This record gives sequence, structure tokens and C-alpha cells, in this order.
Amino acid sequence: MDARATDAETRVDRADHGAIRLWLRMLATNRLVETRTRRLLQERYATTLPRFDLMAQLERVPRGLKMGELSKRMMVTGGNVTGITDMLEKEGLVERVAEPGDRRARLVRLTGAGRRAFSAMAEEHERWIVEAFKELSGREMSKMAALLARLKAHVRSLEGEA
Amino acid sequence: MDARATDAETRVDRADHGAIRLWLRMLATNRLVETRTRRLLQERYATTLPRFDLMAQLERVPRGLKMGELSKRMMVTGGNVTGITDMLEKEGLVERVAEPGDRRARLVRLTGAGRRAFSAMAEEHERWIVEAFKELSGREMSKMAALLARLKAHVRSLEGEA
DNA sequence: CGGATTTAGTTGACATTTAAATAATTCAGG
DNA sequence: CCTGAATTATTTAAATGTCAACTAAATCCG
Repeated sequence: MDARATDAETRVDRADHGAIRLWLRMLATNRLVETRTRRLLQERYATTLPRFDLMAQLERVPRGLKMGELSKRMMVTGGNVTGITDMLEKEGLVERVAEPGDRRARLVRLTGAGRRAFSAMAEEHERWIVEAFKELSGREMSKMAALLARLKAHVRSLEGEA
Repeated sequence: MDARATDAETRVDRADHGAIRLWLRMLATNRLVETRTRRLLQERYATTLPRFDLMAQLERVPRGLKMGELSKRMMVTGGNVTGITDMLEKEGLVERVAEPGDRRARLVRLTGAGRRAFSAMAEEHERWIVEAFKELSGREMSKMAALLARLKAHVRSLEGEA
């Protein structure tokens, strides 16, 4: 295959609105990094991106997170979290425990095996990301992060006041 | 030795965290815009983002695109394109025709109904995106697009020479 | 020519994801 | 305490997505 991939973004001509062009480029870049990360996770640890994401959330909160909290942080629907948690639980990497004071809720947290498995992956995962972003200087990354923060806040406000 | 924490390792470490932070912010922002777009497409046109994407690719090339070309441009696997094309074909929005000169290949192109359906959606879709990105100035969008272009090229080069 | 390799697309198995419906529990007012 | 509304998690169905194996066709090369 031609290494100069002809993705959607590349084809947008000058007549197109700047916003559309930027959005398509965001989509393409994200997809590229995501595909690469997914492939590396699969090759090196026989796991998947959503599983890694879920474990990454839990790793920051030893007490555990409720399903709904996980759903909100991962920005995916609840049913999705249920499915991924089911698998990780079956593999012994996370466990569901009772939330004291609310019998509807379940706390999900890493098991010992889960913590060990995650910390092995996390260090390498960080290296992959750092490597991918090495093209940009610290200043450029900060600038971009700041722009994204504003964009994100704006879109959230659009959602909020429908 | 100077004990102030500004040695090489600390600086690298800070930059590393910057990469992770930026990446997480890219993921979150993308997801936000994507979720919003998906919801609007569903509400207004009873369709989905991947279908819209596929039709958007075809709209630019009246002659049609081969399955493999669609796959590369959409940055998804071939099996996925087959599935989405099957649905759109069943709905009469696209059609598969023979590629003259290569009997392995099939050209996919919009039908008349497909063209009409797409142009109705496309105009409104562009408005949604422009609205979402209104927070940023033209200059800021250009800056960000330029940074993303470099990032994308860099990641592609990582993939190429593994 | 003729066999091996490559390329194009489909298929099947399975994981992910959303949206909608359901079940269980908590909560707020009366 | 009761009852209806809200919250929390799960289940379900359909679509999306990956990957590997497969078929068919084109190309390479001796």
C-alpha cells in the first residue's frame, strides 16, 4: 500500500471552510494515534484500548469508581462500561464490590493482579504517546492544549443550553 | 550539586506528562464533538456518522471509489466498509458497479437518491461544525491545523519505518 | 505457458458502542 | 409509613469495528 495515505482530511480543498478542514484533520490525527496505540496494546499485552482506558481510570482511585462515574469519565454509555467491566472481571483484573449506603450502586476497582498488569502497561503506553508527540515542542503542546480546552468548553455549553 | 529540580530528567518528565495530558484532551474533545454530531445526525436525518462519512467520500468523486480506496480514506478496515456499503446499498443510497479493466474491484457510487439525501445533510452538518468551532479564531484554527499536520506526519513516519 | 505471489473484496467470529428498555433502589412529599 | 419520581446498573438489539481466513482475479517470473 501507498504510505502516503489518502485519508479524508488530505482531500479537502481550499474552498472548504476552515472549521471543517480543522475538524477533519482532528479526526484523522486522532484515528491515527488511536490505531497505533491499539495495535501496540494488542501486540505487547494482548489487550485492547477500552480495557486499558477503564483500568487507567481505576488506577487513580484505589477506592474504586461506580459504574456511572466510569461511564462519565470515559465518555461512553453505561452499557458499554458494563460490558468491558464484565470481561475484565472475568479475567480477574477488576472486581465489583458493594458501595456502602447504596445497594443500587457497585464500586469497581482494580485487583492486585489488575494493578500489577496495569502498571506494566502504563509505563510503556506513556512512552508510545511521548514518542508520538515528540514532533511538537512543550510550548506547542501547551498552546494546543489551551485551544482544545476552550473548544471543549464551548461545545459543552452548546450541549447544555439546547 | 544544585538540588533545584530543574535537571534534565525532571524537564523530560514534565514534558512527558504534557504529551499525555494533551493526548487525553484531544481524545475528550474529539469524543465530545463526535457524540454531538452523531446525535444531531440521528435526530435530524435518522442516519449515523459512519454512513454520513462514507457518503461524504463518494460525493467528492462522482465516478465512484473502490472498496479499498474507501477503506483507506475512512481509515477503517475493509470488512467494515463492506458492512456499511451493504446497508447503504440496501437503502438505495449507493450502488456497486463494475470497475472496467479489473474484475476483482467494485466501484461504489452514490445513486441519485443518495446524492439528494446527502446534499440535504451536508449543508446542515457544516453548520454544526462551524458552530462548534466558532470559539476559535481563523488564525487559531490555522495554527492548530498546522500543528496537527506535523503531528500526523510524524506519527505516520513512525508507522512507516517500524 | 504455468505456478507462485499479490491484490481486491467478502465472510465469519467476536469485541465495542449506542440507544432504548428494564429492574432494583433511593428519595422526596404528603 | 406510602407512593410516585429520580437514580443506578444491567440487559437487549442493532450497528460499527477489528482481525483472520477465504475466494477470485490479476500480476510476476522462470
